[in-house]
Amino acid sequence: MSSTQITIKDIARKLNIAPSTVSRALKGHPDISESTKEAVTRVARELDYQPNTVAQNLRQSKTFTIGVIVPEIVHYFFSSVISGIEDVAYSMGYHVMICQSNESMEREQMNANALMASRVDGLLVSVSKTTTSVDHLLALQKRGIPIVQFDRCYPDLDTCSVTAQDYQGGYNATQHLIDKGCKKILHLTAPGNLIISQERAKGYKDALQKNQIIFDPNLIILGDSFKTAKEAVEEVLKHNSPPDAIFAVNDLAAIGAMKAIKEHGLRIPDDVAIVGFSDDPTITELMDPPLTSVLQPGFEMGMLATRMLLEQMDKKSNRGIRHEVLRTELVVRSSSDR
Amino acid sequence: MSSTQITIKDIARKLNIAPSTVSRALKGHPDISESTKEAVTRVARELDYQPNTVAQNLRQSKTFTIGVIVPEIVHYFFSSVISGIEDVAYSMGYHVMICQSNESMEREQMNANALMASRVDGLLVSVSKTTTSVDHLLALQKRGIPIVQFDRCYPDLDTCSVTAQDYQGGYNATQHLIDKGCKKILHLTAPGNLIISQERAKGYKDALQKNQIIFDPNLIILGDSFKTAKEAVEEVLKHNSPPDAIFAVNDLAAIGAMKAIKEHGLRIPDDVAIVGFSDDPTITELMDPPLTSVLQPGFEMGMLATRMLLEQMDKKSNRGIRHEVLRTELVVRSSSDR
DNA sequence: GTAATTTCAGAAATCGATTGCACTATCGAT
DNA sequence: ATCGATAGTGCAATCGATTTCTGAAATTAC
Repeated sequence: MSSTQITIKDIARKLNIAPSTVSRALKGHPDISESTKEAVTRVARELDYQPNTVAQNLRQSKTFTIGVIVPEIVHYFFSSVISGIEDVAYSMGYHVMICQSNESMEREQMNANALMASRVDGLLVSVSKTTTSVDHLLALQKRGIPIVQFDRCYPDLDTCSVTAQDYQGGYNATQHLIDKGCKKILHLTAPGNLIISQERAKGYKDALQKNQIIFDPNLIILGDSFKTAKEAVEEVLKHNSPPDAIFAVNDLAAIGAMKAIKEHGLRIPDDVAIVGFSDDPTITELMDPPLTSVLQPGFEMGMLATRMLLEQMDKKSNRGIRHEVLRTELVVRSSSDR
Repeated sequence: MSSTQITIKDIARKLNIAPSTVSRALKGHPDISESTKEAVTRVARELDYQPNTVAQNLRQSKTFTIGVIVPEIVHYFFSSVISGIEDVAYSMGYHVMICQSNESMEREQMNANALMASRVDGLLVSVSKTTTSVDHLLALQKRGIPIVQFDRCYPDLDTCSVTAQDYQGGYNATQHLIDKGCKKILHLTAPGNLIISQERAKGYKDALQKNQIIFDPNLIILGDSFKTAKEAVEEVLKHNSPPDAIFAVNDLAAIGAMKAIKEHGLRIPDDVAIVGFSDDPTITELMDPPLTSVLQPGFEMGMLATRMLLEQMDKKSNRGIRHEVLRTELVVRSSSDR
């Protein structure tokens, strides 16, 4: 433990100059002569000087850190968002502090408080499924910390946001199934009040209507995980004649449905066509058959959200509240290609 | 932007006492009378005071932050390690700063430097596939920052470590296949110099030997991702008679192999049994058939590594360099159950 | 009633870097 | 020779909280 860290004072002492001069020299301040600058950088290198960012942060009341709260990093989508965030943040000299809410509002509140205490300069957040209040986010806003929401946005929170075309994705997925001749299309949706799920469901309904297919409320059922979706579909198959297609709110649910369909002895896509949402490549391409899915551009979403946040953080470039929507794209694979 | 943040000075002024008294009162220092403490906490609440952790960190030259470097969070295993890290860290009042190396040594070096600059109190690291030098980690060590390596450990780096029983996992997987009557077992291994892969391969070889099966070097081939594994197996099937089992160094490789086997018209597990490694439940249970795999306890690994790190960070409790090995467990599913 | 403790608080230094202001040369201009 | 301007540095305050040292009042001891 080299407990004594090197500071600008050490450099100053060694050169018989003032610490302020060292500071300015290291920062390339124009007041300082070239010869002094060279001497300072040389000694700094010799002593292996590392500026104490904590002290810098205190002095400048800025931490160059962005806080991120996501439901769970285990999902490909959120992982790729995070990669996008990191790319932009790093390139602009910022650090990233990632927190998982584990789909729990309580944990999300803890995270928000911890990030506030850590004095992050800005926050990127995608709310949990169970979030029914955002006082914890308002607290940051009240302290002047800019927030950008992405993907899962909370309705009454006045911040910038980046989302994907959830409605359009749902619409296109459904239209695709209709184009393939499907008439009885089941939709697996998420419980709770996430706007993204509602939008996907709305797209589904509107596509049906547009094609003169009467919407049957019994064909929307809950199931947004492998297990719940599988069980839900099993239940349907037990009591009713099978649907000829299933559009699931996410890929894991689609896989659950696929499993149930197969176990019931039906063929995919011939008997039942299946479409998922998000396009997690570690799932969709590996399945048997590969799964058609609506691609959500996670990486781009992360990049854009971060750029918007940095913009908000800089009073000069601040363009006010904006809501960006990224394109989704239907990636057709064998599970629906008949 | 409430640019003026509340400080202990504001509380002091309001109560006509000294800032030092406020500090002590908030910390529950015994020197301060109950009445003063109450008054201080009351005013602190009234003003919605939040201590400036940056200032605290500077004063105590401690950031209460743990740095984490992992190859890629998108893998279930690393996600679960991170969850384990968070659990322990949060419960001990620490923050976590997560960085991805993206399997690039250069990025890993950047991450290490950034974390050093951020003055993390300790580092948890799992090296990238391409890491061939650890000067960037030695730099932290030189500064007295404790390091604990997990899962992927670098051979000549003298730190605490937590790993899983890779050798034993490889051995058990192979023995299991032999028990199922397999005689020609292919092993898909990772390129490069990761010790974990070497250990798994060694377990494979030893199990063969123990069962009087002659080890055929042609039966160890490279393939540690879906794509590379699939192609490698396709190649084998094209030129040779198929193996009756495949043991893959990880789950994605196993799935790639599975795909190639199926496309070749062979049945799993009847013609070819398959075993993976890590047991990523978002893969193994979803596959068709479900994949047998060697479970690596990621969450526990994260917890243990963090506990060891905290121990190292506390001079009093420091028990010196230790190497912990966690149990792996073969989870048998249909892909090998015949 | 005086001395010795104890209790409770304040003053000031400190952590390390930044920055407004002041100061000293140096040089050219008048 | 004097005045300004300019370049190059240093001094000291500052960010906000912690902590050592010091001191006054209150309490106890004899």
